[in-house]
Amino acid sequence: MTQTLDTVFTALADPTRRAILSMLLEDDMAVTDVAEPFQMSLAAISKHLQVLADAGLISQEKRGRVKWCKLEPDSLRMASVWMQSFGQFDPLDLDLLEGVLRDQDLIPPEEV
Amino acid sequence: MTQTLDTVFTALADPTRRAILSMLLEDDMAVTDVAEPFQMSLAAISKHLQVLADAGLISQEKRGRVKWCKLEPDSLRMASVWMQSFGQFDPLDLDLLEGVLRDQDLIPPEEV
DNA sequence: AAAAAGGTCAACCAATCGGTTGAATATGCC
DNA sequence: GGCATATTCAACCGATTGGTTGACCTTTTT
Repeated sequence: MTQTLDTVFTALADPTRRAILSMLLEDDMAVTDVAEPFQMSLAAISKHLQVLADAGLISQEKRGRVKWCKLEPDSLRMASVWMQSFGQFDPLDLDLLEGVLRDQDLIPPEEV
Repeated sequence: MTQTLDTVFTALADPTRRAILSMLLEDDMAVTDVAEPFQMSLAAISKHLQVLADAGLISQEKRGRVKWCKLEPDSLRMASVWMQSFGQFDPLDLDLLEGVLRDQDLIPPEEV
């Protein structure tokens, strides 16, 4: 269990990997497509995906020559629960959540 | 913001640092007392505390020659919210939370 | 004043990390 | 069969990490 918290938090600590997770939030993707928006090599992205898969944050399934990457949001549950054990904080702050989603361009900008 | 998520998740990725946070959940502690249960040097613990402080997870206040360490649970909020953006998962699973707390000896074992 | 206690600093070390490149391995297409 | 596509592997590199030790500074105690 400590080991899994290690791998999950380590995986989440890198901005490239968090960006990949955000991308996968919209749809499953092939490795090459995941790599496309980044400046780094395909091999580097492949390694990041392996770290995410080891942490259980994504799953990868090979169909033909294409390896599909799929978000596994359930794997965040344990880490989320661990964090909540420190929580005199509201587990769901809708305003803050909205801001985060907007920052990630997952929802449209606020009307002015 | 990305930078802060980096520092928070990086800080949480180390088991020693998570253990320190758990200890501070019970009460504020001096650096020496934080170090006591661990096998490593005081200097090593001092570094870990610095990482936690940089992430905003704890605050440190020096009174006399003693530096007191205090948990700052609010700093987990942003990371928690980020994680919830992936959440088709229940943000508060009480049974799971209870198990986690028990594993950390923060609440007594279940009656049998 | 001298000694003890609480912490940090600086230098060092081995291991890990995040990246690169080039070769290798499958798979799909003509 | 032969070429292009999708992905990983292996070796390498510099930077960071997690730890050590010994010296140092500050504060309290005697």
